[in-house]
Amino acid sequence: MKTYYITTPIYYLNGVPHIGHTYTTVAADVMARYKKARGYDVKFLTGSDEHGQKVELAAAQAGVSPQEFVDGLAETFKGIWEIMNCEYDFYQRTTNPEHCDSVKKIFKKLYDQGDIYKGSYEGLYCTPCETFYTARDLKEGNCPTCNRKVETIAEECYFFKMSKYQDRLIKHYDENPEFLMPLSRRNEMLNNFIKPGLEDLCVSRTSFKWGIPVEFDPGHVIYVWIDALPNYVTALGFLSDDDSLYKKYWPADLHLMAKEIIRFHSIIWPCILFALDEPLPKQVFGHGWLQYDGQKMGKSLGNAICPKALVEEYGVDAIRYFLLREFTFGPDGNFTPTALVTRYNADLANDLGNLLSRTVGMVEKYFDGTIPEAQAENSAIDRDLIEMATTMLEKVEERMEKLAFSEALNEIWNLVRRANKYIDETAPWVLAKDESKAPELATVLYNLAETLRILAVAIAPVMPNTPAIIRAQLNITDPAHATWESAKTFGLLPRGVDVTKGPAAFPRIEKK
RNA sequence: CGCGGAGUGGAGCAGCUUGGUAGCUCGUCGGGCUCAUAACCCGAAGGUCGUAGGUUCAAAUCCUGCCUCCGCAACCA
Repeated sequence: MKTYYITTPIYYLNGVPHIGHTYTTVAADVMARYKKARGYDVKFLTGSDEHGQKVELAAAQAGVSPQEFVDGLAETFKGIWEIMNCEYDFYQRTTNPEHCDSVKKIFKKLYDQGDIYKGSYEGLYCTPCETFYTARDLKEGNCPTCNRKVETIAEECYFFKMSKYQDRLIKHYDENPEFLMPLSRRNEMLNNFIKPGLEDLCVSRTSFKWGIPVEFDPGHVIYVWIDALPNYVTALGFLSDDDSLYKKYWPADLHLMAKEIIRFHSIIWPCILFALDEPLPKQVFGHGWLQYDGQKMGKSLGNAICPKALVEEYGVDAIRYFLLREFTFGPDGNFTPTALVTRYNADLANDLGNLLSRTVGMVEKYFDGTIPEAQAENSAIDRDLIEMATTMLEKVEERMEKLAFSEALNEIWNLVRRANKYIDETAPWVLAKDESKAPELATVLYNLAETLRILAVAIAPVMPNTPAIIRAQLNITDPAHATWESAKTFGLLPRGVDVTKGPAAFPRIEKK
């Protein structure tokens, strides 16, 4: 069976998750579910990055140990993924002992082979910001963040010979045009960072303790690059006693993330893998950020959207749908409450929810809940609907492979809209007035029910809960009628369908 | 010349890599229908595709200059 390994970043645990974390993880979950539906052997990794100075400080402020601090937050994140219906296979934590063990081995291996060496990092340091800057970073000689004076200080640390792998990295980009997507990001990385020259990277710190120690040199802890990035392989048991998962699933098919960390995943991480002589992930995809009402979203601005509250108000499927349908996956998107309500009403309540409602309603009204077995031949109108229903999934696949979630959903909704139009064209309420038209009426309602069966399959990766609602109303119980491939064939739903109307799947929201 | 992104009918966006009738959703106006969650269906109005040039038989799409907005610059998804 073909494998598919997809990852989100491991999120840094210095605050509660917001809609942005959710955006990335939901997108990854949708891909994972989609690939599973298509028969791949899928592994989906997420996790948390739990070391570093900021965690150390935040824990101190909270009056707990760093470990207690991250334990709490890791649970918070897991809780959000449960709420968002994200079904990961692995949750890797950088405080996980097995992870720490593998990281130590990686560090030692690179040191032993000469790719990590001890040196002195001399840099311009802003004490209040606790950050090093390069001369280029400075604004009029001062800290670009706080505009205060910086001082030159030296810190002993270990360096990773990243410069050594520059040519190999450029070659990899040349030979693998889709290694970094979208294309605009690729240009940005090549022009901005890779071609100007890679500098050796400082991969240890002595300024804090909360991290994985450098075993052969007490006082140094391994900095985030070697600590966090390898989580993608340590989660699979890389350099552990049992690396069977690693052998099976690496290289990853897709590292999914937001744009601010593309640089680390498309430059530093590949160089580390080069040094380890391990294959690179097949693709790194960096999507844009969600703004809120045109403004940057963030803790400092106090406008970060809490996913939990949204789900409580609109339902998890609706939020997942909105995130992937409203925004083009790649550029930044603008999240507004109005857009959410508009999208919900138009697509979910009016189009899909109402389609189910009117279809089931008519079967109950005209045939007492059972579509008769005896049916007429399909007319030209019928065949047009059927043609669209049977080819829809191929178009969805084409879009999904490119991570064009919004376009994929649009393909599905073209069918939803077509089905609503079909009702108008066939006018079942007219057929119902003439008893001799009963077979035609039965045909129309069967075709609608079957279209809904197909739709239920197509939306499942994005909306994991809704298919069950549709199937319950259409009385679809055979798992064979819920598979991805089954949605490419029209007419699998048994004749003589018994239906049961339920409450509205997506009740309309009155605008506030 | 630090780098990158964006500027398309009232709003929000797609299209630009591989030039060739400007597309989608929402909104507005008119009509139809009544099975349905006052939902659905049809039609219409509305765009010098930021701007000035260039290449071309042909440019939203390629090239150059300019204007405006936004983001990044060692870890905010």
